[in-house]
Amino acid sequence: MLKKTELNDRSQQLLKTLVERYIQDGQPVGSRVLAKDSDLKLSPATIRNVMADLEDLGLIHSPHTSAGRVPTVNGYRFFVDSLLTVKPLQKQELDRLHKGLNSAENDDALDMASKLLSETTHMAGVVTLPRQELVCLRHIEFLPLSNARVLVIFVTNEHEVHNRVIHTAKKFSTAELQQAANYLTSLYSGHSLAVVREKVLQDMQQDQQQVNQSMLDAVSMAQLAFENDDKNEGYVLSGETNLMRFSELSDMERLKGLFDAFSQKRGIIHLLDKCIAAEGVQIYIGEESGYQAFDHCSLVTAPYSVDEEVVGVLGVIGPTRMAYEKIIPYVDVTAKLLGAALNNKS
Amino acid sequence: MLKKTELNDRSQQLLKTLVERYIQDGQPVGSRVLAKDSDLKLSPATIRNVMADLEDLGLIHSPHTSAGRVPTVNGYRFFVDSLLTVKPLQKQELDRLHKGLNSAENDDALDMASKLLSETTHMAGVVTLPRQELVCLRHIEFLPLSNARVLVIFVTNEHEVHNRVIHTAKKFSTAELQQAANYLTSLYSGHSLAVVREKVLQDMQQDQQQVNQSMLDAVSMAQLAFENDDKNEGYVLSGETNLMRFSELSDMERLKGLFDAFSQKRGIIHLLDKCIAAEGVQIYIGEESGYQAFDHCSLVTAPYSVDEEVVGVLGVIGPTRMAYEKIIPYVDVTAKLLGAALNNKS
DNA sequence: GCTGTCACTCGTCACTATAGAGTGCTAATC
DNA sequence: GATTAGCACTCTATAGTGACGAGTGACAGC
Repeated sequence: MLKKTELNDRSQQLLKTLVERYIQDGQPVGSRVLAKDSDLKLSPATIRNVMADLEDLGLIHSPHTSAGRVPTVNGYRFFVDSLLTVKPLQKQELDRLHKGLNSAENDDALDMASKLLSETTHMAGVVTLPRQELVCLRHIEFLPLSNARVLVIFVTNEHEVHNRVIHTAKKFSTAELQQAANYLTSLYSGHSLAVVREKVLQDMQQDQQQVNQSMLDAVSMAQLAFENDDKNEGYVLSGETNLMRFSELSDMERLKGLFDAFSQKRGIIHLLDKCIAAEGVQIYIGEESGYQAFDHCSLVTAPYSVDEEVVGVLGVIGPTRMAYEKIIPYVDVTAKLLGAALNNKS
Repeated sequence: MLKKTELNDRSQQLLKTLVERYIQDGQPVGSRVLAKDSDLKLSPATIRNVMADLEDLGLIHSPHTSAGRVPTVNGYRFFVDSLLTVKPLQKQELDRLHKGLNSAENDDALDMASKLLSETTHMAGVVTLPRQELVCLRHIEFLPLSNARVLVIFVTNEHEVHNRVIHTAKKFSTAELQQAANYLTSLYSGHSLAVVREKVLQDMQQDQQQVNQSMLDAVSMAQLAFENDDKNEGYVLSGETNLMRFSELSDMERLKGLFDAFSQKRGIIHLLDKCIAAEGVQIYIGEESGYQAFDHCSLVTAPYSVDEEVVGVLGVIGPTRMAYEKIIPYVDVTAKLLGAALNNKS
C-alpha cells in the first residue's frame, strides 16, 4: 500500500483533481483537461509526465492508447484514505434524515433508513437487521403442535416477535408448557440472547443435580429454542434498481450477478458482518470486497448502535465511481441517527 | 375479440405454426420457413397471401418491410385461447414438484413453490401469501408495552405467527391481559379471521348489555387487533434475475420499470388479486394486464386452495414469447400440489 | 384458387475514410 | 534540471458505401 509521503504534493494534487473530475463526469481525464482543472499552472505536457508516473505506481490507467486516464482501485483507495476532503452534511438533509427516522414506527425505522439512504444517494441502500445476540429477551411463550412439536414464540427488547418450531422428547400439555414458559420468562427475561444461551447451559448442569423434572424440561426446551439459528439474519435493501442507471453496470451479465447476489443474501451478509467489527465508516472499493458480484461496485458502511452496543451495519452500494466525499458523511450520520431513533423507542 | 369460427382452418393452422415457431427461436417468421414448417403443402407465395390477411386482422405484424412476421398480443391471445395444444407434464417433473413441495417445512412451502416455478421455467416465479381472512385462528396472546400499548400475538392454522401493536384506552396489568387472551382464545379459536371479525362485532353489542367489564375490554381489544390490515399482504418472488436474459427485456429502462414494480409490490398484488377470483389458469399477455411495467411480459397464474377454499395465487412471469403449452400445465399442477402440501400440514 | 417469378425494400455486415482526442518522445527554452 | 512546444503516432467513434440475403407484394399463367 502506497503511503502519503511517497508521493510529492504535486502528484497528489493532480491525482486528487483527476479522481474528482472522473467521478464528476465519468469520462477518462486527459492531460489538457487536467491542466485546466487543477490550480497548478502547468502545461499539458508536464501533466503528462506526472500522469505517466502515476500510471507506473498503479494509481491510474488508460483504457486504451489515446484515451485519458481513469483511477484504478488503488487510485481510489489512496484518494479516499489521503486526499479526500469530506463535505459536511447540509442542514436540510440532516433534518430530513432526523424527521424520517423518528417518524417511523419501531420496526419500520430500518426500512426507512434504507429508503432514505437510497433516495438521497440515488444508489442502493442497505441496513442489516439488529443482531439478535445483543437484544434483550422479554417474554417466552410455548404452544403445543401435533407430534410432540412445540411452537416457541419469544419477544425481544424491540418488541420484535420471533418464532420457531422445536421437537421435544415427549408430549407436553398446554398447562405444562405454560408453566415452563412462565418459569423461563422469569428466569431469563431482561438478558441478551447471548447471555441467555450461556445461562441455559449452566442451568442445564445445575438442574440435573436438583432433579426438579419440570424445571429440567423447561430449561431443555429453552436450549432447543435458543440454539443458534442464523436463518434469521437478514437485511433491508432498497433502491437496487437505481444501480441499473449506471453505465458501469449496464452489462447484463454483471447486473445479473449483482442482483443474484442481492437475492441470495448469504454472501452480502457475510461481507456486512465484516463491517460490523470496524469502528467507524468502512469502505470497500471494487474488488477489495473479495466478492465477485461487487467487483465493479463500492460499498460504504457504518455500524449503528443501540444502548452503546453495536447491533448492525448500514450502508450504500454504488459504482466505484461515486461521490465519496458526500456519501461517507451521509452514511456516517445516518448510522448515528438510526441508533438514536432505535434507542428512543426501546 | 376474434372468434375461432371467423378464421378458416388453414389460416388457423398457419397462425399456430407461426406462433410456435416464433416462440421457439425468437426470429420473425418468413413465408418460406412457414411453408416448410407447416404440414400444409403450400408454396411460400400462397402463405404470403394468408399472412397478409392475418396481418389485416391484427394477429401478426412485421417489424419492418422485409422481415418475417411476429405475433401481436391479439395473435398470442387467439393462439392461447383457440389453438394451443397443451403438453402434459412429464412424470419426472411431476415427481420433482411433489417431492420439493412436501419436503419443505410449512412456511417454506411457499418459498419452495416459487423457487420450483422459476427454476424449471427459467423465468420468474411468484406465490402470494395465503389470505389471512380464510385462515383459522388458533391462539391469542397479549403483552403489555409502555403507554397503554399492547403487543398482540396471534397464531393461525398454519402455525404462522402474526403480531401487531394496538393502543388501548387504559393500561392493563399482565394478569388482566392474560385473562383476556384466554377468554378470546376460547371464544374465537377455530374460526377463520373473517368470521372472527364478524363475531367480534356481534359480541361488542351483546356484551354491552351484559356489562361484564373484563369481557367487554377483551372484546374491544380483539376488535383493535383484528381490524383490517392489508399491510400483511405480500408475495414470494424468485428468479427475477432470469428475466434479464431475455432480449425482449434487455432494454434498461424497461427492466428498471419491471424491477421497480417488483420492489413496490403494490401494483403486482393488485394484479394477482384479480387472478384469485378466476376459476383456473389465468393468462395476461403483454398490455392485457393494464399494468405498464408488464407491457412486454406475460403472466400465467393459477389459484391454490387450502380446505377447498382458495387462499392464494401462484404463477410465472416471463416475456410474451414464452412456451405457453408447457408453462400452463406446469403452473396449474404446481398450484394443485401446493394446495395439497399445505393441507397435509395444517 | 394456387403457384412461380420478378422487381423492390430493408437490415446487416464488412470495409473505408475521416475527424478528434490524447499520448509519448524529443528538442528547445527558462 | 524542470518545463514546455511541437510532432508523429495510436486509437476510437462516426458516417458512408456497396454487397448480400431475407422477405415482400403484385401479377400473370396454370
